Amino acid sequence: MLHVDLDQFIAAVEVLRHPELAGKPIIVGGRGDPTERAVVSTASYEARAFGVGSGMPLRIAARKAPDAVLLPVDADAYTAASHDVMATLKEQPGAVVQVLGWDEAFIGIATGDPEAYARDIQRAVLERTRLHCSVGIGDTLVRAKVATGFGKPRGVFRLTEANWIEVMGDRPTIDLWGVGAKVSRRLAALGITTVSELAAADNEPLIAEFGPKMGPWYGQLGRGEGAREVDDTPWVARGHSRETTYQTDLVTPAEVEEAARELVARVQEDIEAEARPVVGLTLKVRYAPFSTKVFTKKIPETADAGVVLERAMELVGRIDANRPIRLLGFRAEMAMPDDARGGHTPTRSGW
DNA sequence: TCTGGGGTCCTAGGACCC
DNA sequence: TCTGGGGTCCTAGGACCC
Repeated sequence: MLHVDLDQFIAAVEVLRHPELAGKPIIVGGRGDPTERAVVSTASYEARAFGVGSGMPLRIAARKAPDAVLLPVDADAYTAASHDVMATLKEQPGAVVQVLGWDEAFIGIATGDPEAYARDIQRAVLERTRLHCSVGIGDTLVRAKVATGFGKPRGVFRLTEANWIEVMGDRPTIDLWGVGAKVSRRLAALGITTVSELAAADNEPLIAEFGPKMGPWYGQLGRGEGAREVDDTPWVARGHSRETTYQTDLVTPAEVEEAARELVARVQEDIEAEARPVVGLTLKVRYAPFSTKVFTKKIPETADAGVVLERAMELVGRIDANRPIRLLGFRAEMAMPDDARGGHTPTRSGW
């Protein structure tokens, strides 16, 4: 299968609208105001040369690349561009397309020459959208996904059982898709620092550290193993959430109540659009500066909107209004539609 | 340096039941 | 008095991804 990933997608879409920005350092994030609490969504390659990267506070990014152009996030524009890209992929002969996000997809395809197919895809996407992409080829989803990184930018790379260890073996475990800072540190405490070591690790210590499911999964990840089929079953959201980081911390109980009500109302709009019963609520609170607390509550499927609101406000009542609040988040989990229950729906990509 | 917003899935522990 | 074994449900928290 193949994995397709657009190069610096958000920055590239901005350059299409503002051709004069081509070749310049571009940082897209928040409202484009470096004095606000916000982070970088995407930096162009020119901005990355200054050490700017995704997830970095905008304020820091602007300091590292003082001459960079700062732009606000325009989600509608990226969604539209993404639709064009995905439509192009779905038009490819024999392609089974599993969309991962704005700028990524797996493609299942039977072909004797995947490199040629990959080049065809790059050409088609470029012609239709004027956007460049990189393509990974692999015999599992994990290997295809990791391969794309070696193809960037605008390239093609193949990773299979045959060259996985040769290419990935000496790399740190954090380079794997699904291993982050915390897990790589816990692996290191078990004496596992490289992909080769993880690939060869016994299951028992992994299970003892990470549990019966995640333990064996990390071992598989080290070997590049996992799903071998691309699944284009339409994705069904399990829930919707809204969260806001306030530019100035909320301090009075009235402020908190007002802000919480607004979030709840926004989530209610999202779920009403889908007409599926709410089965659970989660309220997230970040007390300044960074201590986060979560309250959850199950809801009977039969509850009407009034009951849901009542339960939501019960959760709001548990906030400690004597502490300054930096962030509030509210999430509603919905019942899955009957045709998705019991049957399989795509879960975490590649898992 | 000081950390967005929208998601998914897993684990642990307590309550409760048989 | 001291205490099994298994199951389910719920809550809270953790980790990762784009």
